[in-house]
Amino acid sequence: MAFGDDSPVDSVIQILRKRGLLDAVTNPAIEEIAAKQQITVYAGFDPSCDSLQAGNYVTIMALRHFQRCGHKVIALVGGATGLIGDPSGKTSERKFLSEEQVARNSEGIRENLSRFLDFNHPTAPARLVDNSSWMKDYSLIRFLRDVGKHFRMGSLLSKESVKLRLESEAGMSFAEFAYPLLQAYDFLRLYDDAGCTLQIGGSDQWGNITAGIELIRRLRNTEVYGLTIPLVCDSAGRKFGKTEGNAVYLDQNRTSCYEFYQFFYRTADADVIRYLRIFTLLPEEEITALESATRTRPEDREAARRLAEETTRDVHGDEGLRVAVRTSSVLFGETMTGLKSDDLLKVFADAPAAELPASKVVNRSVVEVAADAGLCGSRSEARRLVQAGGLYLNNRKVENIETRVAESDLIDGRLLVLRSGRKNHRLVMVR
RNA sequence: GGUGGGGUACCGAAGUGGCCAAACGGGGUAGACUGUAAAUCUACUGGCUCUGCCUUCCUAGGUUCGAAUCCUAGCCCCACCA
Repeated sequence: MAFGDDSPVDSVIQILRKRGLLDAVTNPAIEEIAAKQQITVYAGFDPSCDSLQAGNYVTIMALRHFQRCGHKVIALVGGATGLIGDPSGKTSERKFLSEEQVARNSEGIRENLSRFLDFNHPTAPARLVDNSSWMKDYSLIRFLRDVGKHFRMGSLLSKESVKLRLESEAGMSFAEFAYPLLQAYDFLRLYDDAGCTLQIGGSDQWGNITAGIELIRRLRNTEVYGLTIPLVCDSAGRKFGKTEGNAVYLDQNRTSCYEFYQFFYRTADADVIRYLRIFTLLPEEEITALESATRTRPEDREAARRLAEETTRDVHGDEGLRVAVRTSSVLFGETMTGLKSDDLLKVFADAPAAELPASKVVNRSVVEVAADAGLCGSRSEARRLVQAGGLYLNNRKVENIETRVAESDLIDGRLLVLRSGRKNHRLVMVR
């Protein structure tokens, strides 16, 4: 995949296209350029939270494809821009985060990103930068003279993110309006400092990316490029990366390895092949094989399992994957007999658990225990669950509301596994 | 600042004195069918010590045997005008 040889390998842009990671480019010439020479590409990550989310994974994958094709990649953490907030795609003004919060979040994002990029690559080492390093001491007057002067109101006002907000009741503050200038300046800095000529980002970043391209054209009289990545949605049109309304994070303190694995494992057949192309680096032949496996033996869920394995290993490592797989096999296995509580505790370290005193468990009704352990929001809810036949105690269905937890139900005298439906588990530890 | 409209459960939205713990839709949870998928169908969806009781319809008071519904004050939102 080295440059200069004439081997008929796909260029990075072609790869992105085949993988479903290409939405649009600002100039088709970039395809030719990236095929012929090493370029430097960057993508920015917003520190609005202390962990990246599954949605960001898409952008990370795109960066990796660039690195694998021998290009230099830069991941930028928006430690400065995060203090303002990107208005793109937002229908209302965001609340400012405190400086401490943004600093903390930036640290988390840096840690996340460092897992995915190769900083010791012999010819194309990745770099991680934070735009606060050049923004924090930049005075407003200088910024307006250096950068602001080169932006015309017309083009700023015609940006999608601005139009949307001006039409809405919420309106828009000057701070957010000025956001594209900040991001444009980032691109300029990376162009000057690192020779970066391509910025990639989600499709909502188009306006911010073109702002940078324009700035560089005016100030450096050079054409640089932009590329956007599609917003991934499932087959039902829902935005990818949410489970029960909660975002899936790449940090295991927020989304455990088990939950992460399960999120991908539950991918619908209609989406799984597409996701394999987007979220894994599996070769096309293998994906095609999984596609036919899904068609002929859908009940084996081979493609979904593979997707979950690849992504979990990628994000949480071999150990994380091992824990996730083991936890899953116990939770979805038929029986709990023969298991020791020590094993269970290890496996369940990753599953939701609750700790209750023995007086709150032994001889109490399952309904109360399920509510106290937090599996159900209230006793009424727990009662309804039993009536619907959806509550399980140690993987055995609870048939009667009156059922009480007996001493003998406790595994090793200290552990109880409660389950609601097929997929919601709760480990109860008795103090 | 003026005028008009409005705040109902997780969301949207009906209800304008008792039949209201509050229609309907969405969402959510569970069940059936399955494959931890999708689709479909069914049930549930304020709380509790559960044939009953308690707390809800922006907030605080009031009228009434009885209020989500009427009155008073306040807060908030929206539209148009300035």
